[in-house]
Amino acid sequence: MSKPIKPTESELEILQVLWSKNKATVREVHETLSEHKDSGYTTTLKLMQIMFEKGLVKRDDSNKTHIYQANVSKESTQKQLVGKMVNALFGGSATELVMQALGNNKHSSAELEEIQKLLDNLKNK
Amino acid sequence: MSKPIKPTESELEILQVLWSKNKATVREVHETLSEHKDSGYTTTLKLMQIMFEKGLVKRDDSNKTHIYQANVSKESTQKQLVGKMVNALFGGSATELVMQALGNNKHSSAELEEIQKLLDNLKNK
DNA sequence: CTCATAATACGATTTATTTCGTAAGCAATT
DNA sequence: AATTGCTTACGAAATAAATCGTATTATGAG
Repeated sequence: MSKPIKPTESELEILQVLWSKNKATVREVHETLSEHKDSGYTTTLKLMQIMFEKGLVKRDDSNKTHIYQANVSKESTQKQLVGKMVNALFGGSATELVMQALGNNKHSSAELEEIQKLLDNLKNK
Repeated sequence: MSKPIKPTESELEILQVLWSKNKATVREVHETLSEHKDSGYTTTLKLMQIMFEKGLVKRDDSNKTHIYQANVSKESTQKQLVGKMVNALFGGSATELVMQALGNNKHSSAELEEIQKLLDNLKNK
């Protein structure tokens, strides 16, 4: 079985940035985060150092300014956390989660089509 | 707008029990939780007292043994937290979450049918 | 009434998470 | 060489969460 990935709230925010940028410096991550929250630069730095120790990110420190990169995939993290949520909130029923998420509008008809396709696919298994 | 419900991990476990039983004593909640985790009775008690102060649960303390009940609905809590997860992990796309959850097998054909129905319904809107 | 049992209250400790201040290094500029 | 401006390292404080121990009180059995 794979190692349990358990990023905290703040670590998740940082991972988000790394996933979207692929590689980034602390400064870049911090700038991005600053748009939404306001904590100091060293806070972001410290968090990323801790994440490095935990193995959540890797980094190239051959230059003075280190370059960070996520070391856990977005997909496995999503899978992990969605699973946890299904257990914690939907009594283990992924179906219930799907229903809830579907019910929350915000889906274009193109998206609904896409879901439909996946669904058909599953039904013919 | 509605108040931001933000139960912690442990509080969520307790809410789960309360939602399923409707009403319950600390003892009952604790017994149920004990099946999965092992912390002391007073820990559960303390948590429920804190939840009471926060307004997450209500209680009838007219008798020595207090009767607790959730004071936030399962639905609104789910909505709240799923929304948060969609933002934190799926860049705001609820559709992506649905796809991820669907991909994770664990759905009976009856469940798939149910989802299908909901989907058709949404498409005809 | 007295004792045992089970419940609540509550302070305190432990552990996890977030935040920041300060020191020290390096590089470009003056 | 000194100054300035970033950068990392790192300890430590602040905050939040979970856990537990002990005191107290109510209630029913004897």
